[in-house]
Parts: sequence; C-alpha cells; structure tokens
Amino acid sequence: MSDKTSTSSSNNGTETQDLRNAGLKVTLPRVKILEMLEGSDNRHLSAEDLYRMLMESGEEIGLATVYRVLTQFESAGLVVRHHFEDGRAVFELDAGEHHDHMVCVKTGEVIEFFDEVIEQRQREIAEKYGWQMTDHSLIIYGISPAAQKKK
Amino acid sequence: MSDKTSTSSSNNGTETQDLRNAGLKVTLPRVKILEMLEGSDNRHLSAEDLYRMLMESGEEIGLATVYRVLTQFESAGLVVRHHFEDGRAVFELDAGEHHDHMVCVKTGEVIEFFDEVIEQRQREIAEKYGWQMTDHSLIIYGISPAAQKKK
DNA sequence: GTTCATGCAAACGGTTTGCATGGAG
DNA sequence: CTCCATGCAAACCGTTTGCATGAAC
Repeated sequence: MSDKTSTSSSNNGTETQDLRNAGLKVTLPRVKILEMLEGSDNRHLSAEDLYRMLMESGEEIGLATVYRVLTQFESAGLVVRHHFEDGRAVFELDAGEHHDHMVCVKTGEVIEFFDEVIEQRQREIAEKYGWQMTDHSLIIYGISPAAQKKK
Repeated sequence: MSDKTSTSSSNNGTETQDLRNAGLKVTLPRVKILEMLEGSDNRHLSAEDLYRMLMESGEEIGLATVYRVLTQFESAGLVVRHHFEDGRAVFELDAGEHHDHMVCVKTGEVIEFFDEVIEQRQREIAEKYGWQMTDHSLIIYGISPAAQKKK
C-alpha cells in the first residue's frame, strides 16, 4: 500500500514526534524508554523494570537516567506515576482517560477499571467537606482469578 | 469516690491492659507509644513523628524501636498503616470502623470519611472481575478549606 | 534465670544529586 | 559552539536488621 521505508525496528519515529510535542529534546534514552513503555505488554513498569529491559536489549543507559527521564515524562504529561503499597513507584503511559487499579496481592498483577458512580461520589464528598479535589487514588487489593487457581 | 492511688502521670493502665489483650509484653516503649497515639490530636502519625514526640517528652527510645513497636501493633490489629503518596508511612489507632482518607496536598492535613455507596461499588467491581477483594485504599487529594484561605 | 525487647549503628532498597563528559541542536 | 542530557558514584531518606545489653516475667 505504501512505499514508506519499513525498518527492521518497529520504531519508525512516532516516539520522536511524541517527544518533540512534549517539548523534550530527542535523545536516545528518551526514545528507547518511550519505546519500551509503548511496546511492553505490561502497562505498569517500575524504573528498575525499564532499566533491566534496556540492559537486556543492549542499551547503555544508567538507572539514574531512567529516573530522570521518567520524571520528565511525568511533568510533560506523557506518563503517570503510581505508588502501590509495596513502596516502589510504577509508571504507565498516560492514555488520557482516567482509571483506577486493582492489584493482586499474590502476583502483583494489575488491572484497570473505571466506575462513573465512584467518580461522581468522590466529587460529591470533596465538595461536601469544602475541599478542592486535585486528584485521587483508588486501589483495590485482592486475589486475581489466576492467583486463586494456583493456590 | 475511690481511694485508688492517682499518679501524676495521666496513664493509669488502660494501655497496659490493651497491650496484655493484644498478647504483647508490657514494656515502657510500647506503653509510651500507645499513649502518644491515643493522646495526640493528630490521628495520623509517622514513625518519625512519634520518635520526635517521645524525645520531646524526655523518653529514651530509639527510632528502630518505634518502627518495631508499630509493626507489632499493626500485626496485633491495634494500629493501621497507611502509605500516602509522599512515600512515608503513617499509623493510626484502629478504631475498628473502616474509613477512607482525604489528604491536603498543601498542608498534609488528613480527614476521614466513609461512603457506603463507594464501598458497595468496590465490592461489585471486584466480583465482576472475579477477584477476591482483601483490602482497598481510596485517597482523595485536594486542597482543604483552611489551605484555600491561606493562598 | 530465661527469654524477649531494646538501643545503637550499620545495612538496605528505592530514589535523587553532584560532577565531569558527551551528544543534540 | 553552546547547552542540556548522560553516566557514574556518592548521597539520601525512610525503614530494617545484627548484635550485645538490659528489662519483663
């Protein structure tokens, strides 16, 4: 259909554009990290996860850089940072639409959900107490179907 | 009314009993920390908060002990541990009834609320996905009325 | 007296920062 | 050529742990 050059790498420049749009200089670490975030089947990755993935794919990128880049991505709105109970932070691409999380206490598995009733209630509660809501975080902890089977 | 010896300290043994009930040996650090938790007007205290308060009241208790005692209290169900977004953990006496939190992003102020509609919805969501809910955490971040005025 | 709890300091894990080098524009 | 971004190692901060002493029972 198209005569567009198709490189062996799946990366053909969308990341580059995303970075430009975000007002960030296009550098190798930033492109690679964005690729990993977009390419991974696991939407929720920690800095160490990304670092490991980068090492494995043969990149020479320092852990400190991973943290710095993720922080920049967060400020630029490309990525959202979450703190689950285990202490470490995980990052996910900001797809724009808000959602909450359900985290498996056995496997670490994470799924997303959205419930308008809960969203609405939260707004009402903040208002009722005179608070200006800026954000919220709802995490349901439990045992996923997969983990229940394993037991 | 009673001829019970009244010591100058406000502690007249309820903590001692609470500890015994929880199956914990009655030691000075444990009693003191329980006192602080019960006596403070701020229901949500970090380990460092407690440590500082203890130092100020002239106790010789190590920070490590504060952590150890709080962890024991948590296991004993005397206390609940929460992780807010800033990384550090806060502890509050477990009054038994569940509630969620609203945290001020300016002042760190914390208030509690409970909403049955949200509770119910959460149960339904977990069930819908086949998850066995073990716990959940809902935190609304915002600007408290007090903080709004200050600005 | 025996056991468990404590204090201290050192270890820890995730994250941040200072500094000299290197790459993007 | 000028800056900003990077790598490395050291610093950081909240929390945990090993070990010898001390307190509870």
